[in-house]
Amino acid sequence: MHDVAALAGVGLSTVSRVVNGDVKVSPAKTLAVENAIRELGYRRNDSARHLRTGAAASIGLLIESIADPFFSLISQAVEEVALSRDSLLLSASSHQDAARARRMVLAFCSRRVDGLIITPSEDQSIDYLRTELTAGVAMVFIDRPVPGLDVDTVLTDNVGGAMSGVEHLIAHGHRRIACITDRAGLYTSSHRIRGYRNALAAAGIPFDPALVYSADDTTDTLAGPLTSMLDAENPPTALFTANNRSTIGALRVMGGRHNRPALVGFDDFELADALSPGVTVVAQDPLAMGRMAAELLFRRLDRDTSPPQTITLGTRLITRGSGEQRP
Amino acid sequence: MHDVAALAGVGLSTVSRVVNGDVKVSPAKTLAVENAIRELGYRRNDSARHLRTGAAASIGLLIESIADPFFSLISQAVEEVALSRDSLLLSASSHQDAARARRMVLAFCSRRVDGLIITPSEDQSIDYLRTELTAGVAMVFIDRPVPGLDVDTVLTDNVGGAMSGVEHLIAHGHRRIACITDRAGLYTSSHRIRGYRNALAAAGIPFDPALVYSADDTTDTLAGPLTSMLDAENPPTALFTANNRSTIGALRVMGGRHNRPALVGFDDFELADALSPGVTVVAQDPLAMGRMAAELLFRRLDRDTSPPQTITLGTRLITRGSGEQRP
DNA sequence: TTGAAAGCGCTAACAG
DNA sequence: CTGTTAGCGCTTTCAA
Repeated sequence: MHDVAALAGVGLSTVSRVVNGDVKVSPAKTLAVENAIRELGYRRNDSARHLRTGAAASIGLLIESIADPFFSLISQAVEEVALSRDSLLLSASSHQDAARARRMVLAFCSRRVDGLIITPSEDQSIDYLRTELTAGVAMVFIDRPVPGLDVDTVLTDNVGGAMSGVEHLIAHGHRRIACITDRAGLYTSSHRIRGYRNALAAAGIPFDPALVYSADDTTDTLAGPLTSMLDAENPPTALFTANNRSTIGALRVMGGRHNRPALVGFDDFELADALSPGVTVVAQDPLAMGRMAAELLFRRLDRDTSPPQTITLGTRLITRGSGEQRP
Repeated sequence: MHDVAALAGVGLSTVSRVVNGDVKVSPAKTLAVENAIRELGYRRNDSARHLRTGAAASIGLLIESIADPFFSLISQAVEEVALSRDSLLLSASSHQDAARARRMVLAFCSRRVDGLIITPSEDQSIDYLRTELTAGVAMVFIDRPVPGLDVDTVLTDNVGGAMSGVEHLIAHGHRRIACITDRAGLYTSSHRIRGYRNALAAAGIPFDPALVYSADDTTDTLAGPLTSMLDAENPPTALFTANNRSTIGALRVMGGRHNRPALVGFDDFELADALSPGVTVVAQDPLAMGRMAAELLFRRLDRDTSPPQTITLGTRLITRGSGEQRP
């Protein structure tokens, strides 16, 4: 910048003004500066700019795993909003590791990002979040709330969505409906299980704990338990899989079986329509979730001080055949 | 930091030393500083640190689309390597938009990231990349090379992979094999088409242009052309789909048809094994690509000045049934 | 072992 | 309209 000013024969501030598109610069000097910039291959150092202005023009996104389509769609939506606001995206995956989540959030904060969008981990203290929050860092939670922290949050209607899926099965004559989830303690799983139970209760179907299976790592461990459930004396005639990975895991297990039970899965996935029968799902809208979270965040960065809000997005039942099979 | 120093009754440099784990600080002062830090909720400003030291501790990743599983796996691998090097990841998607790609790369450069991993756009000048390169920015290209720029690059063996897929079809008795791609001009597509032609030639099968279809946007436009190709007088008995999206598009189109042709797709995808028949694919290894690109980059950041290298990763034919169907 | 001071590249008063 | 100047928060000689 110093060199540019020297070459153009102007002061530092004139260079700064030209770079930032300030109008009050004479055309002659503007031109001289632009030429010098081109000549020297100058590019503004945003790090220094950030230090001076306090605006990082970047936000941090912490999700569970970028390899999960649900989260990569959220990520895409956040990126679009950030782009439209000339903000860059720092992103990280926690992989359900609370220590890692903490580390990444603190790293973002050290960078002084303008704000944070976080899928909170559930298995550890979130004191550090409270610290940052009181330090004035803008934050939006997505997919799960954090108990005790009153912060903007974007959620899916897990209970209602699960209910609609299970009701669909019940409407098609099923009364023995199994529920497959990953870790039952997780926010989304527990809410979807609640929706499942609500739907059963509303239909006067007794809850049978033997029909609920929760795993730590669905992909690896689902095969055994699910097989024995299906081979049991009084097997379920339908399955409600409470998340993406459970649905796909169940499809794998059932691939080799005849007499497959009906299936409704929570969360849509690619090729759900190309399987036969097509897989009926309770679809979330990850793009909308990401977009709303980002918009909420930028609204805060624009000094909106209204009370924190929680947005709950509805789900959509997409019927493709697998849930319509009668027992 | 100033406040911390005051509260602890030490100088600025002592605070700096404690924060950075410098050993030459007396235990008493170390303790005092640590307490002050905790009390004040101090956190080092990495932006200022960056300005002073010149090390951003972050890298930029530009891919085509984070919503594409191929790229999200690359992204995941890059993130892991970055994490292990205490580096943050700035990420952006170009969506095949050269102007957007340019904008994001320049934004990364303005942030003075330590290095860049880029899936280059093919449809516009890359002069700006040359500029940054000569300015000394470390760079690795992934998935496609940039003609005229001698830079570290990680590629898939597109020609060899496509050949192996088509050879598989030929080995199962097919002689009329269609090739479906997205834009034929793209680097990967053109190489895979070359592999397709090589395999035909090696088997003495004449090349029929009527059996090659290239689209701009596979998902939307594949249905019509593919249907008419399959309904033509002398239809193909097998399909080679040269990328992920073409494979999935073709599966959708063929879903409603009886007498489906055999199929081999380039690039693996989730549930390829759950369809019936399972979809035989030429699998790439996006995780390895991302890992190698990131390792290459960090090696450069560690001042490795050996000549730029191009790493070409082999493919793996995964047979699941769809390619083994005889005509 | 410690502190004072210079300065990374930039912006924003402020004075002209 | 333009240049000078004072920092933003940090690290790093350099002396003490």
